[in-house]
Amino acid sequence: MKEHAGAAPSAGSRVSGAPSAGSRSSGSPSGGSRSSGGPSGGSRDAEQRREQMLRAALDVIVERGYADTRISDVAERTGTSPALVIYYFKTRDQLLTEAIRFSEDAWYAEYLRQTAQIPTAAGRLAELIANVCLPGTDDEPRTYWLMWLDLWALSPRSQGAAAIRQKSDERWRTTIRSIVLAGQEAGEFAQVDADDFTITLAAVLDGLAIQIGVEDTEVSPERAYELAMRFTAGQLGFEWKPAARRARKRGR
Amino acid sequence: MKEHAGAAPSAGSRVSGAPSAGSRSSGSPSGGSRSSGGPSGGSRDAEQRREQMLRAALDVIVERGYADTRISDVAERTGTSPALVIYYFKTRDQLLTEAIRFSEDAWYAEYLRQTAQIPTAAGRLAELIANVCLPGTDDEPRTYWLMWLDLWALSPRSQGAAAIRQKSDERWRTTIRSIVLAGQEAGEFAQVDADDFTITLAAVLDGLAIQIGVEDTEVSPERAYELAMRFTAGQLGFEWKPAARRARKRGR
DNA sequence: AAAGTTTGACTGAATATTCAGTCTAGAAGG
DNA sequence: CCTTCTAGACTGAATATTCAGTCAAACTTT
Repeated sequence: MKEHAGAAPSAGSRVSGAPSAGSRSSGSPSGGSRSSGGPSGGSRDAEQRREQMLRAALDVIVERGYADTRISDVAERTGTSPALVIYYFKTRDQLLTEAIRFSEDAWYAEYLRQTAQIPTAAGRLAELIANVCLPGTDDEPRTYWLMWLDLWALSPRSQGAAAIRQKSDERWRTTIRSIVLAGQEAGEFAQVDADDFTITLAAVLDGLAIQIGVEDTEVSPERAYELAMRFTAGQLGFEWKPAARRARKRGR
Repeated sequence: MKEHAGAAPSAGSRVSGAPSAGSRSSGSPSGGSRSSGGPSGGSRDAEQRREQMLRAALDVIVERGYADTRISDVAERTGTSPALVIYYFKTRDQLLTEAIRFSEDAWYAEYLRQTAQIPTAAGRLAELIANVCLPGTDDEPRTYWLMWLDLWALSPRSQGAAAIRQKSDERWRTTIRSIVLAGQEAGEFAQVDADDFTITLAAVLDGLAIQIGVEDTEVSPERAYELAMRFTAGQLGFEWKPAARRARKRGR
């Protein structure tokens, strides 16, 4: 762990120009979006390798935690060398923050995919909350929250982490608020203040997420789901019955 | 950052159930459990030095984060040498986890002191929530939450952190529940399920605490306080007016 | 289309730094 | 002088990052 936000004189190197080692480094070669550092603009191979590394990094972050994730771990998992990882990401922090951003985007995309069909706002909200709490088929929400635990802890001191966190939180709240507004317009929900409710629900979910992440014995995923739903239904004034055992379809 | 939980052969210091290194935390000075190499039983001086180091460690943890807190930082702040810090705490993790425990105990003690006089359950709950959100005179709750952000992130992989977290969460919930039960007995509060309410309120507070910790622009301490109080008053059915500017007395 | 050239992907072996944790020996004081 | 404290110099183990090139495929040139 390093970074120490902007101030840092040394590390600051990235960015600016300094082509340094191989490749003209950062100065995006082709399409701007090609994210930072890394090799060329993106032969298919390169792009795949990048993603492979991001996924590997994510795995390691979940397993060992951000602070203990080493470049060599990622290199091993991708069957490459530490040098190549640096070749693609310039710095460790670059790699790790990009990995988190990557995961965030993937989660959100998956959420959209999943709720696209659901007709009622209440249904979408329930699905959202289920996604936060209940383990699905493949990838448990717990691993996802583990990453957030790290992200939150990092944010106060890392510019990069703070930026990701903010953007994600913004999106998260916007998502909730939209559902609430839609539900109110449709007459499904009571006319509470959408902003206040959004922040409060987000807080409830974050709080429960922590407990799920640390696996507190008092707060099982099921209980978390039930409490969150009860709170939501209560505030928005819609009916909700603690369906015994809900069958979650897909993970994420 | 290190530790790697249980398995670790070396650092295993924390040892089985043993009280582990120095001080059974705050309490008694001489207390038996000398265990690991620490310094003697506890000349007044030694005990003070210990505490001085714990406080210094706390400061550094807040400033740089747990992972980036070095023994030498603590040594510098106490005007001593790294060797001395190790002399007192045997290992870095020992020092850091003890520091967190120390802070936790202090916070709780301070809370008890502060609410001892308050007659109504609603008043005590409001004070508790204010303590969580609003900055007091001296020490901002934000710094306190910064520590928790680290603690949460550490817990999934560090036995020591997990233990502290669990104990603290337990105490935290017990505290809330007691107030609720007292309030219900006194007829101040509605008869909601105390356990469910406790977990939900704890989640709301944790969630808001995160936002306060990361200084989210949408969630100012004041807003957090108000939302938390509104939720609480709403659930427990007692009157609460968003008193404009509350004058916080003492920090912690 | 063979020969020559550029370029991006990639690696093994340094290098440099950063720390946790020793070790040794000196001061304090009872 | 024996115990408790304390500092300074060190060791040892990580690691992030850099270097100096290798290799093969894609482009040129003739």
